[in-house]
Amino acid sequence: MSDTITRLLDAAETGIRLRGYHAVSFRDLAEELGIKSSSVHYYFRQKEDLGLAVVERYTERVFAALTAETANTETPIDYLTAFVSVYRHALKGSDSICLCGMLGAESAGLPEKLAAAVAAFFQENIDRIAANLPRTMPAKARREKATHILATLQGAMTVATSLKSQKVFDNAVRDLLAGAEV
Amino acid sequence: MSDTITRLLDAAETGIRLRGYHAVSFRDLAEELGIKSSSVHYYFRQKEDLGLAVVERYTERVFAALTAETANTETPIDYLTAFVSVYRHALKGSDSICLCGMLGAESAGLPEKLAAAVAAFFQENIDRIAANLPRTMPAKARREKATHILATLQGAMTVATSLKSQKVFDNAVRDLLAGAEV
DNA sequence: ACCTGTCTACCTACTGATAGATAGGTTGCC
DNA sequence: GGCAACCTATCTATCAGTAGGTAGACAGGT
Repeated sequence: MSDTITRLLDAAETGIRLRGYHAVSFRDLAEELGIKSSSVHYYFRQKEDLGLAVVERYTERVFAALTAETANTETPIDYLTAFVSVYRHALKGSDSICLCGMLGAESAGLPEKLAAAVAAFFQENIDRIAANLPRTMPAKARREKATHILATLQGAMTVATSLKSQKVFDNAVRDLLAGAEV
Repeated sequence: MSDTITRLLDAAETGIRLRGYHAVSFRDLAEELGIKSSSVHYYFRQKEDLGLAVVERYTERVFAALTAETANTETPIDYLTAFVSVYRHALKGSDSICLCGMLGAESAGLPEKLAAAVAAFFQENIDRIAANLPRTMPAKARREKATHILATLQGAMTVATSLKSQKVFDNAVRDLLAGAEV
């Protein structure tokens, strides 16, 4: 992948995660890279194409990290701890929320395909968590707990960013895991 | 308060909760009300003033509902159940997330005062929840649990909206309350 | 001769914001 | 009572700036 595309995706992802989809413009991205906005259109015909590419790359990266980080876990609680640490690193490394946390909030105002990609990201998260909860739990309870866990992670990133304290995220997650010793 | 101001605040709140601050324009609001955008500026000189007024009214409304709904609760679990039901009604009644859930996500791209008002909303939520957790819990544990609860509510609204299913909210919250029988 | 990546130049639509006019209501004074 | 002064809520017209997007030229490499 060309260097310009990578830098474009990086700049777009950062902008969306910090300020939202509608606050990111081709002109700003181009300026950040030292090119003209028409050159951005050379790589991404429409803004929607850029958004889709950002979500796609992000989704692959997060699920790869999730797979790697949870690979050697044995108990459900180990799995959850590893799962959560991927999100914690995402927050601490970028000082911004999950890309899909932002786009999920904005989803009523996004192109349909983009909103669908974000929904798929959430669903896959829930499915992965549920699949790693104890087999002794009924399927319905697993689904509920998995949804609860994803919701807490996403909400904790938002609240922590607003309150400008990563401790807020840690506090929420500590209690989440304390109660999840299933 | 003049009828036009109320309608303006209503339209702005709906727009922000659905699509975000930057996707709401004076022209769109004016058109919705059947007036000109310059008339919107008559009531709110700057967009920031409108945003601040929307957050202020929302904050008062939510805390009033929270106070009323939790007034006759006796146990912590009753309090939490009542607390959560206020958010559930907000979601079901509007098909959109919490105003501050949206603005909190966008906060890095908002005028400072607006971001501060949103942060204050979150902090007050956490404080109210923590104050109603069992006195037998250490203060630190109460703070953590309160943060966890607010994070779950906010995240559950976002994920439920993205997945277009209010059941997602109910699932997350059911497990939250099941684990919170303190 | 073609392809890649960039540019200049431009378009239309929309953004938040301002100035100044106007019509209608209210107040206060002679 | 009548009139001047003021206030409220809206309008028209306009601004500079920015949005996403397009057409066509051009330089350099294959």
